Amino acid sequence: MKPLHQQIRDDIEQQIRSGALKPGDRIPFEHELMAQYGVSRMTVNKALTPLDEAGLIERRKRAGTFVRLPRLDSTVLDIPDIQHEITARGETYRFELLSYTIHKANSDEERELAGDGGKILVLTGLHFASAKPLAFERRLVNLDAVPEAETIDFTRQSPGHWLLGVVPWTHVENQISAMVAEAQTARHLRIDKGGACLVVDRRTWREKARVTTVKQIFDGSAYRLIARFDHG
Amino acid sequence: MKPLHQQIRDDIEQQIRSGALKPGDRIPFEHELMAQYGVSRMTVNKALTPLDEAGLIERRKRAGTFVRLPRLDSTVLDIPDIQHEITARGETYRFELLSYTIHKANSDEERELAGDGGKILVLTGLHFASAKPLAFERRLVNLDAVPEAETIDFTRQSPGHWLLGVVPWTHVENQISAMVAEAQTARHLRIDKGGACLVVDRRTWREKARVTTVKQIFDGSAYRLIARFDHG
DNA sequence: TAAGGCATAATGTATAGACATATTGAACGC
DNA sequence: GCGTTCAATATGTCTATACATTATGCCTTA
Repeated sequence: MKPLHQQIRDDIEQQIRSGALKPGDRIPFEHELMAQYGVSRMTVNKALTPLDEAGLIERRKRAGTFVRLPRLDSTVLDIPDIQHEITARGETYRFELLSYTIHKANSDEERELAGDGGKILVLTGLHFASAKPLAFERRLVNLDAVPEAETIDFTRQSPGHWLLGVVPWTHVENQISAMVAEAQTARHLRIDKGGACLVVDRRTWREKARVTTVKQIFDGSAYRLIARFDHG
Repeated sequence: MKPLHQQIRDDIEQQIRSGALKPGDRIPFEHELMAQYGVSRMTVNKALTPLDEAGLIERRKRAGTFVRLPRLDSTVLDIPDIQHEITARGETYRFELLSYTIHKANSDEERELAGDGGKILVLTGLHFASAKPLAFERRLVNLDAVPEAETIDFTRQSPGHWLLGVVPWTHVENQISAMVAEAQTARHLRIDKGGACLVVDRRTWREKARVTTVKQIFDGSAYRLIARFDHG
C-alpha cells in the first residue's frame, strides 16, 4: 500500500495532467482536503509540497492553492557518458589516446579554465564503439582542481568517464551544435570530408572552480543524442 | 532566515558535495541530528527526505543513512521552446507557414502517429529570429488527440508554442542529430547547400496517445542548443 | 471617496508522540 | 555448527497541536 500523502499527491497530479483541473483553477484548501481524504493537515501538506516544488501548483497564503500555467520554456533530456552509453547498447567500448601534454595555460581558452599560468592537461583521443570511431574528443583538465589526473594513465581509459567518477561536479554547461567535418576530423572519424558532425562542448564546474572543458565531435550519420523525458 | 529543515539539508548536502562526507559514509542517525541541531525528528526527516529523493543519500531501516555513490550515467539539459528562446534573447519572433494540409494517415510515419486512417494535420513553416530564418519545421499533429488544432490559425502562430500551452504532455522523446543541408533546406534557411544543420526530432505523448511529431532543422552556424545544469 | 489599519483566513514551519515496518544481530534450539 | 526466532533499533508514516507569516478584504477614518 502506498503512503497516504503519496496517494493524495498522485490523485491531484493525475487530475492536473488529465486536464480535469486546468491552469488557474483553485485546488481545495488544505482543510477541505483533510476532510475529503480523512487525514491530518500535515499529511495534506506533505502531499502538496512536492507538487509545489515540481512547479505544478502555486500556493498563496490567504488565497489558496492554484494549478500553475504550464512551463513553456523547457523539456529535459539526458546526455549520457559516452562510455556508459556504448556499453549499455551492447557494444564494446575503447578509448584511444592521440595526444597528451601538460603545460601552463597560455591561450585564452586555457586561461579561462585554469587562470593565468595555471597548470593544465590537454589531451585528444577517439571513442570507439566496437571497431568504429564514434567521436573525436579534445579535453582540457584544470590540474589545480584535479591534481590526481596527472597520475592517471589515459591511454586506454576515457578521461571523461574517470572524471565523472572521481570529481563531483556541481555545474555543467553544454552547447550542442552542428558542423561540417574538415579534413583532420574526417580522417579520424573515417567519414567523408564535408559530412555533418554533431558537436558537444561541455564545461564543468566544481563549486566555483572550473574542472574541465571538452569538445566532442560525433559522426553525424552514426550518432544521435536520444532523450526521453517523463513528466512527473 | 531559511527554515530549519532547509538549513540542515543544505548543511549535509554541502558536506557531501565538498567531499567531507564520501560515498558509503554513514550520516548521523536521525536522533543524533536531533541533538546536534536541537530540532525534532520530523524536522530532521524533512531535511533528509529530499536528499533521498535526489539520490544523494540512501536510507536503510535499522542500519542508518548513507552517502550514495555518484550517478555516472547522466547529466540533464533543457531544450527550450523556439519562440520562447528567441524572445528571451531580445529578438522578435515570427512564424511563417509554408504549407498546410489535413488528410487521413497514409504513410508509415502518419500511421504511427494517428493509427490507420486517422485524421492528421501536416504543416511546414519557418521560424524567424528578427529577419533571419532560424529553423525549418515540419510538423504532424494527431487531430484525434487535439481536435482544436483544426480551428487554429497557424499562419502567424507557431504550432509548437500553441500546443505546449494547450495540450499537457506526459512524455517526450527527442533525437538530436546533424545533417548536411540539401537544396530545399538551404534555400529556406538561406544558407549554402552543404552547410551543417542541427536537427531535432521530437515525438510527444499525452498519456498513451500520440500528440505530435516534429522535425526542426536549424542553421548549424547560427544556432546552438545551450544548456546549463546545476546539481542539487 | 480614498488611504490606512486590522481582523481573518489561508499556507509555512515546527513540535511531541504514536505506531508501523524493515533489518540487524544476538540468543536459542537442534 | 547451523538455522531459527526474537528483541532491539533505525527509518517511515501519521496525528494533533501550536505558533508564524502573509495576503485579502472589510472597516475605519481623514
